[in-house]
Amino acid sequence: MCNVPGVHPDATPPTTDDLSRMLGQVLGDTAQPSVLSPVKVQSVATEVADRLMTAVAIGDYLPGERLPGERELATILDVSRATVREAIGRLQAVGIVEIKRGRTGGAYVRTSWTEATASAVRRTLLPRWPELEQLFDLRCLVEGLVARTAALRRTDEDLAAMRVALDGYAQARTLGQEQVADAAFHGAVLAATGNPKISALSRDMLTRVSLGFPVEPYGEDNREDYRRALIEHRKIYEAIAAGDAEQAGSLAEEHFTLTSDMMRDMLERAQERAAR
Amino acid sequence: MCNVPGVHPDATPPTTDDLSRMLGQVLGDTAQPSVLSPVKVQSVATEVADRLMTAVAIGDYLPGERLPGERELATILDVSRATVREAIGRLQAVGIVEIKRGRTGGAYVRTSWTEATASAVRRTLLPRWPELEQLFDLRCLVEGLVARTAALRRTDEDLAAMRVALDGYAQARTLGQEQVADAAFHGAVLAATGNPKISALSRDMLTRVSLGFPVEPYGEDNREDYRRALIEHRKIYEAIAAGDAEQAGSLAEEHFTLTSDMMRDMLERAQERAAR
DNA sequence: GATTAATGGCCTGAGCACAATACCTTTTTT
DNA sequence: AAAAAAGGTATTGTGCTCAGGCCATTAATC
Repeated sequence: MCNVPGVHPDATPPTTDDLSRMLGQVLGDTAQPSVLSPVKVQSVATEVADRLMTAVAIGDYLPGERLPGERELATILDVSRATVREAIGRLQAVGIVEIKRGRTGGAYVRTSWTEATASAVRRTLLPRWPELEQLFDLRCLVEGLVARTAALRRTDEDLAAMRVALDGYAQARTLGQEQVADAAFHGAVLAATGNPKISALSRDMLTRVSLGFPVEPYGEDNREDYRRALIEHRKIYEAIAAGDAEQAGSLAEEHFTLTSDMMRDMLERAQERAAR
Repeated sequence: MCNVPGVHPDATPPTTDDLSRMLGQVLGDTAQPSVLSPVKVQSVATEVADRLMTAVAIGDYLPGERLPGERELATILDVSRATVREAIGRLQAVGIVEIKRGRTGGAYVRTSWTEATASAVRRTLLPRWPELEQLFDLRCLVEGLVARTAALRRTDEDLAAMRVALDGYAQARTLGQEQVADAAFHGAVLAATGNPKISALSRDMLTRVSLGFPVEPYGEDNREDYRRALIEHRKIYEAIAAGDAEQAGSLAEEHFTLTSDMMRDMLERAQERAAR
């Protein structure tokens, strides 16, 4: 189940009937309207960095694999090579990739975390933790919605795709294969919603939650998480196949709590290292 | 109920057991990873224009009211006055506001639509209609999720705020009062989710759906829509108060279909005008 | 071992969006 | 008539982005 993030700010019970005043409280019109907060648009470099981080996080590029070259990425993303370089530089700075030069050079996804990554976690995540809790919660809710919608709209072809992904999961022998199968299952569920915008929302949530750290899916060394994920995926599949939206939604919400828990563990480990 | 937007693209039933090939299909890895599509970031002016349009759409500034001055907006949004001017210029171009000069000058929200607005609708909305259908669908789903979550998490204070908004709705005599009460109710439901990020998502959906046209909430001349909305709001409130997440979600999904229907009507009218 | 190819690293110049600032024009208020 | 407050306009500087070329490094190839 998703965890409610914040506490309710105040809550003196309503004792007056002054309607407009309470409407004002509800709307929050004492200050400026909520949409009129300071504007800050993302730079192209930031956007590219976010996308590359997401690509790594969702397993498009597995540990040890090489990202496309700078010139190729510039063509694909339709940006200049300088911008791609800046984005890759950020990935390198937080330890997501390491750069090799020469003929077979490029940005290679790191297999394990470095001290640079751990300190980046401390610097980046700690101040934003309350916000992250809200994002985790929202992600659980959104993924629950995805599963619920998929249960209502899935076709037989969608179910077939999910079964294929589950088979791949069961047969997977390497971490890479498991990661691919995991992404395949989630992709199949998203496709079953019949609405590409939902997929975009789900991906956006992942981007904002992962912050580029390869925490998804599941830990690096223990396969226990993967077994648990397989079991949960099977249950979710059965609920979707049965058209049981409620069951599918509840299971998915619970399933994605895994990510949240892992992030908490990771942060605690990072704090412990910092204390030493 | 939400309308499923697209048709499923292909769907030849799966006849092969070639696992990796089907996984590839599911992942879509024949082309580049989905996150690596061309990048396009929006300008500051566009962001400001979107926000102002949203502010008008959600009733922060009612018809006849004046937006903050250019210098004030520049301070609030932390952008230059030139950028604010460009954004306001766009609102003027599509007929959302009209500009007055002199001491009491400023950008005033127009009371009714102009021909400029209608043609802007034709130019802007028609090419994007398929995408809009998907966004309408997603908005229904998101608002359903909001209501469902609110039903599970609401406090007594949240319920009190909703009741106040409903009372305001019933007592409203002008369109402006109805609009305020409408926004207040939605705001109270959002607050009841206990997660500010959900509010942000809901607002974002509104921004993308409304495209800045003051189509929300409901038509300009007939109060029938408002009566229907009040009845539906009452039902939603009762479901939330009862903690019936399913009922609340279904009702909210249905409720927000209203916006979608109105957009369709509006577009048809715009097309009729264009044909004359 | 020399050559070649593919890659990242680096630099320059141009273009553009934006910010900051000053000043002008219009309209209302005093 | 003067002052005040608002929008309208013009100028200048800065930072981001792009395009292109060249260099340094490494591995594959001859």
